Amino acid sequence: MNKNYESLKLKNQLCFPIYLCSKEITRKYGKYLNELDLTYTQYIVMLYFWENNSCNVKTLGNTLLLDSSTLTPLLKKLENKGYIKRERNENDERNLVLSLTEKGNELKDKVLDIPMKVGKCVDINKEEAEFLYKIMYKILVNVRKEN
Amino acid sequence: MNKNYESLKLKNQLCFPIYLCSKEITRKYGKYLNELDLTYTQYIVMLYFWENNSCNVKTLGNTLLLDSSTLTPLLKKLENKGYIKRERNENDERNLVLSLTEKGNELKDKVLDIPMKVGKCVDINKEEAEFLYKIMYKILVNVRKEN
DNA sequence: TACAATTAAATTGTATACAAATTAATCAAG
DNA sequence: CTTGATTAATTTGTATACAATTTAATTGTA
Repeated sequence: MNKNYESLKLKNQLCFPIYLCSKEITRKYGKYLNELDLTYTQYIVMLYFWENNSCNVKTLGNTLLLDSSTLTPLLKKLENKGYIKRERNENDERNLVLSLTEKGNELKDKVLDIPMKVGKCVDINKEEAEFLYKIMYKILVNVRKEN
Repeated sequence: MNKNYESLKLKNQLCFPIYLCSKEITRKYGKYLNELDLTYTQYIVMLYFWENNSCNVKTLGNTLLLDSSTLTPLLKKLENKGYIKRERNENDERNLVLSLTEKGNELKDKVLDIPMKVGKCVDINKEEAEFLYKIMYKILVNVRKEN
């Protein structure tokens, strides 16, 4: 009647190293971003704006998988720092039109070397990175399926 | 004088899918753990106690890479739920002796099928899982190096 | 055209996370 | 033996995260 608790051992939890890695990489980014008064999540949001000039909260949230309750205060902070504008859509006042400011656009140059710096810390080779990228997106798709 | 902003595109950020994966897997765990009134982090802490009968806050934090300021309130919650005991070490009152209760030990049986359920959602094969595990720990070691 | 249903943000409540400062206990050099 | 340094945990402050609820605007339909 002995149960097998092997599946509960920390070393057998795939989720655990992913959780640790995410935290540690985020922390590493945080150290570089700190002097720019940016957090990791704020940085990710800025990455979005540097690729897409404008969006609403819902679209942004769908891309970054973040809830409006997380984004609303974060976007207000980015607005306070002068990096983005928050305006109501005139045609549909439910929507916020989020857009990059000139200052926000200039910030791009200041973070330009950070991905490389963090990449050096992570220090994996091209094949590893490609595999990791693929498998991560596979997991993402699978986990987000309804079941 | 055109700068190359390729490195700032979201699709070129390896950190981003790791960050997403971690969040989504945590969320999936949360759904299963919810009915046991456990959060993902509380679950990870309980995994530790099911393998190690007793520890102090520092040792636990070193293993889970969590700060004492995160653990202190979390451990109080687990104590309130009756899963662990928090007592001062008599020999050195700076240390907390954290230990599993009978109720905490019984909880083990209730979570036994959850890793399998989440594993089914994640849905990757053995080779992928093994590679992923290895690369994650490699990154962890690298990122945590001083530099 | 009223009005129920839907939609987008914002709000509320709870739980991490982590840096920095604080507190209390122990250690160690003189 | 004393006191400055060290150590372990706690507290404080700020910033996510997300579920659930609320608010306000728009849409669809009888």
